[in-house]
Amino acid sequence: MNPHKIRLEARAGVLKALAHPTRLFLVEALADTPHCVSDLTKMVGADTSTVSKHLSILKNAGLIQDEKQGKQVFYRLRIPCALNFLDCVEAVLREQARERMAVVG
Amino acid sequence: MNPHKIRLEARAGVLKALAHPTRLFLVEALADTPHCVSDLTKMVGADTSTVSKHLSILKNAGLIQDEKQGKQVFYRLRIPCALNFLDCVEAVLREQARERMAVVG
DNA sequence: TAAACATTTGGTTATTATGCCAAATATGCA
DNA sequence: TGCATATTTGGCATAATAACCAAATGTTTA
Repeated sequence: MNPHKIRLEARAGVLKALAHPTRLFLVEALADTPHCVSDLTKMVGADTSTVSKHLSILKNAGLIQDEKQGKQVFYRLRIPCALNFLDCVEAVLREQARERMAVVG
Repeated sequence: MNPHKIRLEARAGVLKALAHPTRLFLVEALADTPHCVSDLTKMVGADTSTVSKHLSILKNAGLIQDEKQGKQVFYRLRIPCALNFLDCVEAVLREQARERMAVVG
């Protein structure tokens, strides 16, 4: 397959991993401190299996990493720049707001 | 609805708009110069309607903007930081590679 | 070993995304 | 006006996601 296309798909894969409200929440939560799955589950307020799967997606994308401690699995953020990242997303949101203003007048 | 949740969904929406290989390609192509839809269609190699819809998604996300010039519509990148953004994605991909190395040993 | 706790995996279902074709909507020009 | 070009929109088939429940796996302790 086209190597350029492979690269695009790899990049898109990383972004896809981030492109979910719960997963963004998890990334932000893990930016401060590592947390175990049950803690994160309480914070998120969804089924444990759901949270576990979201964590798995982030992990496979290379964004977070896990470490087993006894019965628990602690996850931590692996890519600090994923946060700057979100600053840019904020800039986009401001543009969206600007756009809406323009439409209204 | 929870305002925090709304914020997360807005952010996720922007990332979702970027999380597609064709749309990433379009963003990169538009980073250099504005292009019209038919040019982009040639570059992408998909149906015009498909490309048009991808552009529409990027536009709704606030990432690009359009300007009509005669029969053509020119799109341009609206958020320069969307590119830095991709630098971070590259960092993630390097982590993925590191991970694979670790697995192999 | 059995029980209790923590996490992951499998399965099902509902929703959403994607890509193409065909048709509709501009726009410019003969 | 009628035609060609450029783009968008609607519709449809297919594929990918997401959430929950139930069951399986792994770990500690009685």
